[in-house]
Amino acid sequence: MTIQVHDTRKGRKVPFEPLHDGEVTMYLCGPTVYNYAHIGNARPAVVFDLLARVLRRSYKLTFARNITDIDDKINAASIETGKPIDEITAKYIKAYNDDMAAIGVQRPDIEPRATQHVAEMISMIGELIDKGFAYEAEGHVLFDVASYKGYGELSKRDLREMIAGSRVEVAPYKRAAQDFVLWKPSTPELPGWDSPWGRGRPGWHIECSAMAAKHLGRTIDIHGGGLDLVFPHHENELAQSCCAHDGADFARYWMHNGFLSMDHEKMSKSLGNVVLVHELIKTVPGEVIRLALLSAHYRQPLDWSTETLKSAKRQLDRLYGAIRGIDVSDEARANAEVPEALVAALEDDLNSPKAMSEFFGLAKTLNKTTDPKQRQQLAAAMLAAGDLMGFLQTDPEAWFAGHVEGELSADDIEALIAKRDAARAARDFAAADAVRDQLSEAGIQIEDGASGTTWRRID
RNA sequence: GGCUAGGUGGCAGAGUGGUUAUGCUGCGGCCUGCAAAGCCGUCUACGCCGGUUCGAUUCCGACCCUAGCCUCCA
Repeated sequence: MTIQVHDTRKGRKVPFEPLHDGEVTMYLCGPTVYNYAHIGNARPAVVFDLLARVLRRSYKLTFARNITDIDDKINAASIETGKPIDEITAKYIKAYNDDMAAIGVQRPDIEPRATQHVAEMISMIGELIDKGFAYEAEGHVLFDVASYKGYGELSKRDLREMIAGSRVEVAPYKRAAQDFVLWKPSTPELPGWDSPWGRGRPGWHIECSAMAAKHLGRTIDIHGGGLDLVFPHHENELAQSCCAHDGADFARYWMHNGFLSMDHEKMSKSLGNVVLVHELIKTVPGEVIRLALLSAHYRQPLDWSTETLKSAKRQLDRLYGAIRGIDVSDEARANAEVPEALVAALEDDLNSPKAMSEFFGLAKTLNKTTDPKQRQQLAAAMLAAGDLMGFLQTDPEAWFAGHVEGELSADDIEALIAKRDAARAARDFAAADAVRDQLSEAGIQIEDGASGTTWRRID
């Protein structure tokens, strides 16, 4: 089945065909490394990670996710903390990668950093000036929006209306209000690079254009990011790249994930409702966070609440519960086929909720099946599905043992279960129930199965 | 004001011109010493008003409401 993707530029779902047979290039706008990533930042990382996993089934994928390490917010953080910029960016790059790994995000093939591509940016800006799409003014280089006919195509904006509705103060050196900065002067205290226009630093948008061109070529297949990047960031990238590359299409498909809200409110520092992945993973399993982020279709808004996490945890409990106690070899797992319906759901514009419904269908079938061989096959299929989607990566026993240690250790729990078993064997149910109550109070729920008693930590 | 998405059962959340989404929760049952897990059943879902149609939650139009973008932002 052909993969379908929703293209922001066309405004609808279209069949996906890469530029080159069998190969796909994808570029995702990654983090600005001045702070820990919050849960909203994690959404595109998880969504496009899943897309990358799906694409790799059918194509040789080259996936780049940039790191923005030149930015006013980084400069501000440096001044505020008195720490050198390199130290700040190094710290948050590592934290980002660790945090994303904890929620099952695989490393992209390339993680280009802005600071390492200033030469490419300068060169691209020079080309834009030479070709008449950009102009220099008071140490700035600005993109001349009027020179590019297609401007506004991606974000479906009319230039004239934008001028009329502009609420931004127009810098005096700009020819037009919506002209945007490619290069700007830097003060001696701030980072700067020598350029034909004096010592300065690049504007925000040019880095993605330069890095995408360098690592993926002039025309990339998929460009992704959060919905809020459509304008102005992606619109500007598109304009720059297209003009610098003599009209070559910049990205064949534009994909944008929807926003995340917190208890129906916008997440913002002033409201104090910013949830950092770095903090969350201390108490919540990464897979729970991942599933919560994939519980709604990627283009839909997603409301984040304790209920969202609770629901994701229960869903994973169900999946882990189905495969618990079934012995599946690594080989069987690797060779198992992911059910077609599940793959089809993901290939249909990454319909993760539909894919999960297929996942639960597998679990239900497995739970109903008694034949051991069939159970093994179904469990292998579930694990293969989990490997594709980034779930079931933990041993079920470890999963049910809990993410954080409780008051009782596993050995304590096993000892109490043995004690209860002895009481049950003696038909002393009052004593057995007393043990169970004791475990229950410690947050441990027990389950008497055909092959003995198992337990799980309840939160 | 402009642009772009949405409004689905108790909650979350897919989807479809006529047939069970799925998960959680509630209720009834099976299983169990009792539970839990699991299984079976179950709770008159598609914002409002028109139109097209044999038939619309699904297509079209109006209206109401919500969110995002238009300024740094995933």
